[in-house]
Amino acid sequence: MRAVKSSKGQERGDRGMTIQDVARLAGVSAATVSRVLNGSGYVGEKTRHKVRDVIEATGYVPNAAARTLVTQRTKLIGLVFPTLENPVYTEILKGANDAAMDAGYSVVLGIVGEDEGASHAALLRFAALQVEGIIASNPEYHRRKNVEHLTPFMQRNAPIVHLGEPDVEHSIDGIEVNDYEGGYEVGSHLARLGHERVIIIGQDENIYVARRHDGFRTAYRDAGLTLAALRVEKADFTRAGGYEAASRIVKELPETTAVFAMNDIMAMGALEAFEHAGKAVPGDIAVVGFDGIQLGLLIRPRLTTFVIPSWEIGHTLAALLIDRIEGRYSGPAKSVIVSGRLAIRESTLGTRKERT
Amino acid sequence: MRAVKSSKGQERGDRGMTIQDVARLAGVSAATVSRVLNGSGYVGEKTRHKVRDVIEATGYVPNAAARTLVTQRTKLIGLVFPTLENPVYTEILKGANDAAMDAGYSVVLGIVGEDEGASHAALLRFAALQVEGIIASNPEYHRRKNVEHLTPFMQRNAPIVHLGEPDVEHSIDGIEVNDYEGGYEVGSHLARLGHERVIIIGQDENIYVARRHDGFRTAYRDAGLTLAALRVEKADFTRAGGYEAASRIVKELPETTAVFAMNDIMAMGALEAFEHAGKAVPGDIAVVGFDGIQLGLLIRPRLTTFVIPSWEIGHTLAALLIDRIEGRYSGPAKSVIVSGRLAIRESTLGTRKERT
DNA sequence: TTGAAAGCGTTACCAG
DNA sequence: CTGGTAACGCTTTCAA
Repeated sequence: MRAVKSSKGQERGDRGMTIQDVARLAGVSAATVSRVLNGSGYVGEKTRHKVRDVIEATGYVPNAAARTLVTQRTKLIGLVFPTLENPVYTEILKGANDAAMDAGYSVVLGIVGEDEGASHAALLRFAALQVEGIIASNPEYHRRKNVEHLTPFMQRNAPIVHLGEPDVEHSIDGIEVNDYEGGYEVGSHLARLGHERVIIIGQDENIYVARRHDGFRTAYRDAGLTLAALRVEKADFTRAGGYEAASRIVKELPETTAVFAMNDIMAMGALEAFEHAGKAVPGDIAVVGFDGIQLGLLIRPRLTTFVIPSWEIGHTLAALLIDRIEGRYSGPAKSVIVSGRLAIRESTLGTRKERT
Repeated sequence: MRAVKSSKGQERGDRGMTIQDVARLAGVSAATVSRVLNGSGYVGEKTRHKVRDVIEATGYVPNAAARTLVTQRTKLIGLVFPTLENPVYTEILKGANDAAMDAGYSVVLGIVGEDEGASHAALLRFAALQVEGIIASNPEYHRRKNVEHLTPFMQRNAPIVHLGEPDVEHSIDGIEVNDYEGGYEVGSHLARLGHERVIIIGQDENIYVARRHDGFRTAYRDAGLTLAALRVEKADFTRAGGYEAASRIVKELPETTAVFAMNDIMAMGALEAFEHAGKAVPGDIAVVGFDGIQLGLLIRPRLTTFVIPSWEIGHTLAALLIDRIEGRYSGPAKSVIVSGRLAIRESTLGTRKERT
């Protein structure tokens, strides 16, 4: 009934070859070809070989769209990140991509900036593409806004994992670094060094910033040291943000002896600002970062920072997601907390060998 | 005939809602819904509104797989990169993604390392997904191997653009930096400084390395200076590769006064090696990089480097591809050559203010 | 201006 | 062990 034989054979316009073509060439039915393709059902040795040969010879590749339509599967994962400016995101992305590819999934990119519209558009697109799950890391999320955007689009209620806290209500698994621990480690280090006036560069509203803040204070308490001053200097989570915050500190709070930036790139910005201001690090002021990007080892002084396992985080993110997609887990929202470790380097210790 | 009404209404198991559901809810036919969805054909004012309302209310999102099956379009672009380790790739990726998203396309990731198998798998996957085009940057390609892998998979002969040289035979557009110019600029800079023993860190077989080499030599000739020595020290294009090469140089060719690394991360590695060996940069030896990643401004000494417009390169890559996809261009392989500019910084000039 | 129906390439069920 | 056929959700003639 279908004019399937109308074409001469291998070629149908500029469309690729179909399972029908393969079937015809192998002298079997499409159903059979499908079986050898998917290794499902019984297929005779000889038939299987014949089909395999034709596939090999023609370079036939099954059409994912058609397959999706019937199986409802795409093996696609959507990734929503605000930016790749911060290398830590690149590392996480890499981890996620590695895990995904190993499991036969592909990652579709959604780098959306801080723009609500772009994020919305990406999510819509993902929904249309029938991605089977979403990896999200949206700063907005922390402000409790974007979950609402996230869920409605997942019509086949595709699972979501979040780089950050889990969301029990919506069964969104979360994986995050142990922020309290991080703050604590940094705190005891700085306490040990006797710093009494320190400033956190970041944003207090962030739940994880708050937790680091917490750990930090506790470390001081445990160390029996009192902080003459501890405040949060608000800044964008970018290098420029760190630079500006540090500049303000130089001007307005010159008695500060240490700053704790909430990520490494802000710390780098701060380092620059101090350099420009003629402040020696760590001589005049100590600097600590968070994340442990490679970069911290290349600059001088090397950056003391709380190193998080970024690749593993990305890998876990994808692994958790795929566990849900493939039904290996379907319980309540999981919360994975990974540990980091403090890397003590010159920006707080300062052999200052290069300075004399 | 189809038991489409069997479900109660909005919900059909965990499948999303379909165009049929919308049609039924709006009291029109699927065809009409399709028309308002795509703005094709005539639709009455009232009808259009009714349909729009239902779509809005239900949050219906059309199924891309089904649409693809009939339109043969996916608005998907496959991206094959060897790594994201080098920040320059991240910047290019960002440029490509931005251009793609603006044009309504999504990028599917294929970070494949140096592994032939992974690359092959990614390409197969892309073919299955019916990506409409491919952005490739495969080192293998330079060795004239992978084009063969690339083309057969593109059954609908999806266009390919290459980060590197074009391929006239296969109509693969190429965009690359003006390597000759880069080499020349670096050459004249180093010549002006009077360096007569310099080593290129990289690989001579690379066509672009060869071109930089060329430009470099010419610059010296034009400057009327003779090089007492110029050779290429083989190295992996990684930080470790740069480190090792530089270490070898320190040991075996201590009279060298300048090195020209073929990318910034190798230059960083070299910087580290020299630091460990107690060689002052630029006092004992000058270092020049290539790419102009941000990082070069954060380290001390700041890295002199040939800055390429990475974001723009990525953007152009995607733009060229989309031009072909949408039929705005279908001529022979284009070759886009972009210029860079030499950023002269402390690793060659050396105020050396931090050293005394 | 709208609807009916065919068809896109695949899988899955049911006979045989 | 194999083939026929319906169905997946959508777009696109073709009629009305």
